[in-house]
Amino acid sequence: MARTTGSHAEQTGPRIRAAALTLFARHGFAAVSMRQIAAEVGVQVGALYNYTPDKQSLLFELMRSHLEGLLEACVVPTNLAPQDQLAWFTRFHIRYHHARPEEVFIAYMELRNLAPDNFARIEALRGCYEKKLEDIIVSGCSTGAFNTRDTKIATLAVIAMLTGITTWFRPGGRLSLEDIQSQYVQMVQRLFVPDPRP
Amino acid sequence: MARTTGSHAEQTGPRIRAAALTLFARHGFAAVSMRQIAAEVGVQVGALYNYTPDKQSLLFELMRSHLEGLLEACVVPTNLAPQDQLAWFTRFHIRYHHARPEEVFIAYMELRNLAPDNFARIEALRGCYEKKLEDIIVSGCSTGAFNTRDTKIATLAVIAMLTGITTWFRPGGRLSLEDIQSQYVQMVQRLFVPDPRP
DNA sequence: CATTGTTTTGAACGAATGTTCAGTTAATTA
DNA sequence: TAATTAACTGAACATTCGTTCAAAACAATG
Repeated sequence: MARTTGSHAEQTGPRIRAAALTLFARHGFAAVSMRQIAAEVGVQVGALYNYTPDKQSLLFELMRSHLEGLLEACVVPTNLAPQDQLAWFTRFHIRYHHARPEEVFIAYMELRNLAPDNFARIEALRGCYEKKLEDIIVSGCSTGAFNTRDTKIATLAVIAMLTGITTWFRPGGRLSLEDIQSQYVQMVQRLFVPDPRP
Repeated sequence: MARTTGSHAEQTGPRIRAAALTLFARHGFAAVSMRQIAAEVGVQVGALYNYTPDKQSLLFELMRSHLEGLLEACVVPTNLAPQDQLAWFTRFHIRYHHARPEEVFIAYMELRNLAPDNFARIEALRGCYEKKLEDIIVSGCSTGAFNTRDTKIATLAVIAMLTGITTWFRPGGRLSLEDIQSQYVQMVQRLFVPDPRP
């Protein structure tokens, strides 16, 4: 036997990436074999190599497309005041990441398994995303709406805080996604409120 | 050849754990072979099995000892006011984790590779640590010193924010460890300051 | 229906994996 | 010094790994 009924490249390609996404997220890149991915798709190992030059590229492509989608979707409304831009970013981040738990997990956990060139490209994309938040913070500081000692650290603190949500949030839990968004908006905004002068 | 000059169990055991720690942190559990660990120690593969029943136990032991050390060291001074307890915890967390980057990295990245029983034990230990912080937050809320919508979420937000430091902080950088501690103390405390009523 | 081009199979490659163990050597004890 | 114990070697085990490729089977075209 060889080519099976109803085989199409347009279907197999995405299905391979979907299977890799799920398996990498669940077990980790290094712990997943090409044969497991093929089995998930319902295909033999060799067929995978019509769609990716190697395993490493499969991982890189998943990360790249996730981060480029993130950057494309994250268009900060510059007409808003800094406080509202910050609230918008917070809500955007939580919603976007919550809808893609597997992509997020991989993008933050499998950096080690990228070849140096690929690593640099992914880091650059992540840097672009962080810059969008930092720009909001910087502009808030320049108008006096925000107060913080170091905008770079504040940026990283906010990102870490928001990204941490994906490690514990499960749908159907105690709190709705809206509850979480509004509480995080409050917490993030508080980070930049000047201390009261007694 | 067999037993080499100067071979002692008291030395080899710790050296194996140290090598595993470094290699797991650098390349990930699944990507490191027992032969690599043995080579790092300067020993043959078989010798490792005098010190660990298998590779999985090696990982578990690293995580367990890290978290138990963390719990043992984290004794919150209950005589302080909640604000000061929170500041103490923030400084403690940053300092303790900064001194052990490899342990921290493994404890947060390799949970997937734990067998179910081991995973449950590690999660329980981590829960104990988070509880120490939550107790501070709860006590602050009960005295009115703190304000927050949900203590559980606030706890996880603070932990995520603090733990995120290890992903970017490198010694010799722009900021000293003391700078970082004091800025994070400020940010964490701000998280619990009630919003101004106009 | 015959031909062409695409997609998949199935088997194979060498290398690497975790683990076991009989045998060998160094250190310790008597 | 001789006997015993502890530590390690070196080789082997059966699997599994990522990757390659000729051959086979299907879909599309004329």
